[in-house]
Amino acid sequence: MTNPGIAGRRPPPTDHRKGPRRRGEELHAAIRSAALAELAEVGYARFTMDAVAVRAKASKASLYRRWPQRIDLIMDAIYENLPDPDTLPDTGSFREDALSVLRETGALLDGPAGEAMRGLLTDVLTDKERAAEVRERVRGNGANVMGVLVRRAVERGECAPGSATPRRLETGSALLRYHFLFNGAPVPDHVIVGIVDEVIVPLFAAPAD
Amino acid sequence: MTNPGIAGRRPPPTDHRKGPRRRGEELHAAIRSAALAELAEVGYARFTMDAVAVRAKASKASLYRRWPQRIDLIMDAIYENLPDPDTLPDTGSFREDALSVLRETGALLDGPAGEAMRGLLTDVLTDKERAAEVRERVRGNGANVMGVLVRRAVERGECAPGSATPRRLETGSALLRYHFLFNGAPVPDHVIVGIVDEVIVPLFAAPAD
DNA sequence: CAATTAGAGAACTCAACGTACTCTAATGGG
DNA sequence: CCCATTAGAGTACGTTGAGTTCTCTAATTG
Repeated sequence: MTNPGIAGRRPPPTDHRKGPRRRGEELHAAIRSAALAELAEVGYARFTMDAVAVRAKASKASLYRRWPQRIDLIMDAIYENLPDPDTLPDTGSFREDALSVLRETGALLDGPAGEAMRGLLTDVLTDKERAAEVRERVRGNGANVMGVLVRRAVERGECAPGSATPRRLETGSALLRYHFLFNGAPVPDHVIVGIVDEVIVPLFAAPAD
Repeated sequence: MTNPGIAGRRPPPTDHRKGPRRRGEELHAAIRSAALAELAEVGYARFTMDAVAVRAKASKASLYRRWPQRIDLIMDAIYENLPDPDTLPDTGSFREDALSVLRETGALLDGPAGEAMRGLLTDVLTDKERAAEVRERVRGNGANVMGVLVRRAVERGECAPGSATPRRLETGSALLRYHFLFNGAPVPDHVIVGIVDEVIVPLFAAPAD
């Protein structure tokens, strides 16, 4: 009622940003969580910073204070969501280990991480520095994991000694990604079983030359 | 000099679209060629209709008269640029055939077709109808080609009868695409040689179960 | 308490997709 | 040849979303 002469440049008497605000890590986590939910819901191509800000009930400026670009927020949300790469199956059977790993990766690809992979291919991996960061952050890549499984299987006599060549170690992962990228998620279980039984198991039973 | 009272709504006395114009198929081809060049130069993500129009010295409206959306122009340019899928190598050696096919595909991926594949993965293959069109237009896919090579090799006794399972037939193509998409072009020749010698040749020498 | 920081909401600029419009170069038919 | 029609070149426009700037003021700290 008594507001004399403070007209200012824009007199919005209705909006004054009242209300409780989150700060620091609490807000950081809320935004990241909203980003993951948005990615899962609309996919990579249709993911927008505006929508995430609305979902997180945050200001877009708060998003950009933490993440310089759209892709940064997406990748950060995904890194936070990756499973621990140190928990590998050890069933005593090479086939069962390989099946378990590929099924787990297939399930992962059937969520926001799979969507982010599509973005990786167009917006990230074509940039040298970002590609290097991704390779460092995503340590649980297929070839390393398969290397551990094969080493154990060689000791058990299930796989041929010296069968763990670079191209072979990549094969399971490459086939799974191929199916996901070109045919969509979820990768059917009969395909995963086929990859293991028709390709992986016989491939590592054969010596390399 | 004598132009009385025809002021019209916009009197631009300097621009009147003078000059020779192309029509029909000649213009169609010029636009498609410009699209291919632009894709090769700037990649999928940074490809713009404006740039293609400028490169083709055409009007954007002429582009949209023929191709409803950006992705339509990109895909049409790529289809036109695909090699004839009916020309397969037949060297008498399975290894040489496989090497030849993978090297040829690798070279193709090292051009605009590779860039378009990235776009496929984010903007096309997530759409059911467009995905079906792509599958029909790109008939020379890896598994079919490998199937022909393996059938011949089985007859020559180089590959095991019954070794041509679906997952195996996809393997070469999947590994090549994996390397292209995740590590960029060109796929080094030593990788291609490794795919053939470490994976493909032993894999098809082994019976399936 | 006062000063500082940073969060919420709004407004803004720009690029690019896609659309509409004007002027007029080609083409085809009578 | 002339006229009507088509479509091509260039421009302007609306919309969307990335990214930026600004204002107000809720939190935090000393």
